[in-house]
Amino acid sequence: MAYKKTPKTEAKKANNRRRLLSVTRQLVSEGGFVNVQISTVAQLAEIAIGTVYRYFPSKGDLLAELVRSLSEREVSILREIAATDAIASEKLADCVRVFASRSMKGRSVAYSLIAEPMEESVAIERLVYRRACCEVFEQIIHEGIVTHEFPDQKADISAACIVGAFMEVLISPLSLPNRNKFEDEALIEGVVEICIGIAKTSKSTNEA
Amino acid sequence: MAYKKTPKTEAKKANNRRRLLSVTRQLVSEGGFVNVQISTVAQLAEIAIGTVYRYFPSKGDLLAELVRSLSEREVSILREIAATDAIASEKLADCVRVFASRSMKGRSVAYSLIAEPMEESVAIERLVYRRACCEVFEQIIHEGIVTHEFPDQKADISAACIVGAFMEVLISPLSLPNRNKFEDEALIEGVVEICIGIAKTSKSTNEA
Amino acid sequence: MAYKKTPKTEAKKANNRRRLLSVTRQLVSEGGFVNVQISTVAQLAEIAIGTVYRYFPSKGDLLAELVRSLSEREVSILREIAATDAIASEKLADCVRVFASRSMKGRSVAYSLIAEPMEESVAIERLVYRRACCEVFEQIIHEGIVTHEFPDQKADISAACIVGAFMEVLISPLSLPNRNKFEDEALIEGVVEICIGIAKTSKSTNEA
Amino acid sequence: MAYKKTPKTEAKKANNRRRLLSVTRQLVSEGGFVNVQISTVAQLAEIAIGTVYRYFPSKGDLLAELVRSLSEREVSILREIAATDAIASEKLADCVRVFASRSMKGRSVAYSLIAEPMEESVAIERLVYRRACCEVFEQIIHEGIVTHEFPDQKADISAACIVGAFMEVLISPLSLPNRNKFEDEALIEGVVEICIGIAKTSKSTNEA
DNA sequence: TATGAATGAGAGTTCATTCAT
DNA sequence: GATGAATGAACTCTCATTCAT
Repeated sequence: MAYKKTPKTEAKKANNRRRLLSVTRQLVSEGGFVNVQISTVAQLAEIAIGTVYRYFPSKGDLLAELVRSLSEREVSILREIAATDAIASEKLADCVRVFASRSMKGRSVAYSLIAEPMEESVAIERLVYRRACCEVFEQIIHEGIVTHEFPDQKADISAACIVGAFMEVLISPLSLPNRNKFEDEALIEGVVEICIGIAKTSKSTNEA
Repeated sequence: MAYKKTPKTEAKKANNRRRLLSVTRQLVSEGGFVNVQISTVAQLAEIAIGTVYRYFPSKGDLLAELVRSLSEREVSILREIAATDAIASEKLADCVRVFASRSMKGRSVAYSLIAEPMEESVAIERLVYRRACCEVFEQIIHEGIVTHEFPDQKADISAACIVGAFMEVLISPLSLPNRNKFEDEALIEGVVEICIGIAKTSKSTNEA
Repeated sequence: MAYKKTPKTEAKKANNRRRLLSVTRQLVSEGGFVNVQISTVAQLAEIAIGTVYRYFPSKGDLLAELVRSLSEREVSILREIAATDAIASEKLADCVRVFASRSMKGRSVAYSLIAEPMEESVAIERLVYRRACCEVFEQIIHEGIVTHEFPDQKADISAACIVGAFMEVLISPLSLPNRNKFEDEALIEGVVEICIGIAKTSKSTNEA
Repeated sequence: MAYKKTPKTEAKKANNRRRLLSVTRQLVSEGGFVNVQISTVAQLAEIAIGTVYRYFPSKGDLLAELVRSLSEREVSILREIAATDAIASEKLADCVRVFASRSMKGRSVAYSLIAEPMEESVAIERLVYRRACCEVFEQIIHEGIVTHEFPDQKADISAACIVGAFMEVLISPLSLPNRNKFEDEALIEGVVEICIGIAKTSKSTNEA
């Protein structure tokens, strides 16, 4: 009657699980979800292939669990900020600030989560696409600045935010449930308002 | 010098090329880039497998070309609007409106381009993540509305726009070239301003 | 000499062994021998995987032992009947009756033993095959009934028995040891006689 | 415009198909359906693994097609005999004779079809089982011969036929559709009659 | 002696790419 | 130039067996 459960065994199991997720995260960040192969995961985690399946019943489960665990951490940080006593606009600013700087400093893998890396040539074209969209808006904003319709501002950042704002709404759960034409139009008009607001109220960062 | 390049031949070739891209687009919109197999493309385009390689040296090239051609069309529509005589804010509104409604009505494949369909469980977790992020901001906005810090507004739409705005900036080419810490911070502060602006200036759609 | 073989220990061991065989039988009857996995057996028997190997040195041994124990029970029932004082034809009838009804009522696993469940498509084709064979014989018997060569009878049952009879002889141990051509022919002629006998002497069950 | 379809190409394809089925049959006859692995099939047929899937969409389809093609040949031979002008009992005898001798001479793989070879130890036990069953019946028949209840006969063959007859009816499609208790009993009694008939009317082959 | 986590060979299947026709 | 059959590396997943505890 051996095989105690609590002491070293459980620790090893937890450690294995952690290593598997960690290694998977690494692979995702290098080449996207397509870059994850069970055999590679096993090798990097120094675990047999079959063992991977003791922890995650399928590749899909492994990936889903990864996304879940990563996003939970990020979201919990946002929630903590939201729970403070600060005034709303301060909280909002903090949330954006923390989220963005964590991503940029690579302390989170949020980047992989929101921007699935893919086959390189496709990824490049996708960036070209977004860049082109941004440029159109940037130009419009520049025009508006000249005509004093919009205040002076970092047009590139404003443009990117505009593109991001409306694209998000397109993907967002908001747009998923089956809606009717009327709701669609209301949604679009809401986004239009916000995008114009972005252009109209952005200050030059220098002034800030 | 055999003069084989008859107009007829050229027309046929152009037609084949168009069909290949069209069929590929269909497959992408059904199941993402992973859903594209050369054999299926060939079959649907009624072209031999080997012939596909006369038009595109590899699968990657086919996909890249697809993204390029699709995005060119979308961007050219935006450019046309940008080239009109309207004032900047009208142009901006039109751009957003056209882009969004084209996506929603499925007249463009922009959706596939920005939101690569993927393994279901992962996709679900990703949506959960974005939704959770949106909810945090939604709650903050609600708070701000109560304290009259922010005007009354559709908090869900504002929240989605905020999330979209800053996430876009993270993925955007703006943030990709190797920048220094100083620029990063400036960028983040710019986005923070804009996000607060969204919350502070959004009107209730009803009022609009 | 440690005296570990207490009655209690022995009883537990016997009980484990019984449970293992019982669980295995269940699995075989559900999906054939292919459906038996050591891990499942262990789980269902509430015994550790490794422990299974204390009782049966390999999976093959477990299965072999199962077949042995099951068939021993069935055969012993037949032997009991054979040992009674009844006249031969009564014993024979009882044997058939008991065997068949036990199988049909699922009280024995004889069915699994004689008809290994397998991949569905193959199993279907096999049944189609046997059915086609039976139909040929059924038709011949019908012809014979019309010409008064054979008595009126349930031609479908007779046909199935004929097919079963000669197929059995083909598989049967009778035909396994290396025999010569002469013996083969004698064997076949013996079966032919019996099959004709079946057709010639079967009564309509109604008359029985 | 090349790649003519009719001449050599089609011949090669047909040949590949034939080779695949032939090789599979070989493997089945050596170790049963379990013994068939696509990689082995491909290797023996001197064809790439992937090519196998051009001919058969899955392993199951390959096996099913094998059973189908083999059984069609056997059944068609039976049907030819059934279509002759001979009297019913002659046809019946011919059918049995041909079927049995083809099997025994290995000219057909009927053997593999009706007796799925399996893991050796299990197969052995199965044979032991059938042999034990046969022996019980053999003994009963001997008794009957002594008491002049049954005529003198090759008791071993009769016993095998009896076992085969009733086992067949158990597996046979006759017994598959959901029947009620009443029909079950009628079926069993029909088989009982036939089995007794076998014992009562079999002659010694010597006399034949 | 019992335990069950770990192992890893091996199975079925897919698909981008090649090349004889 | 066009064709599509052939290729085979690569992938996910299974499971009998082992062995440290």
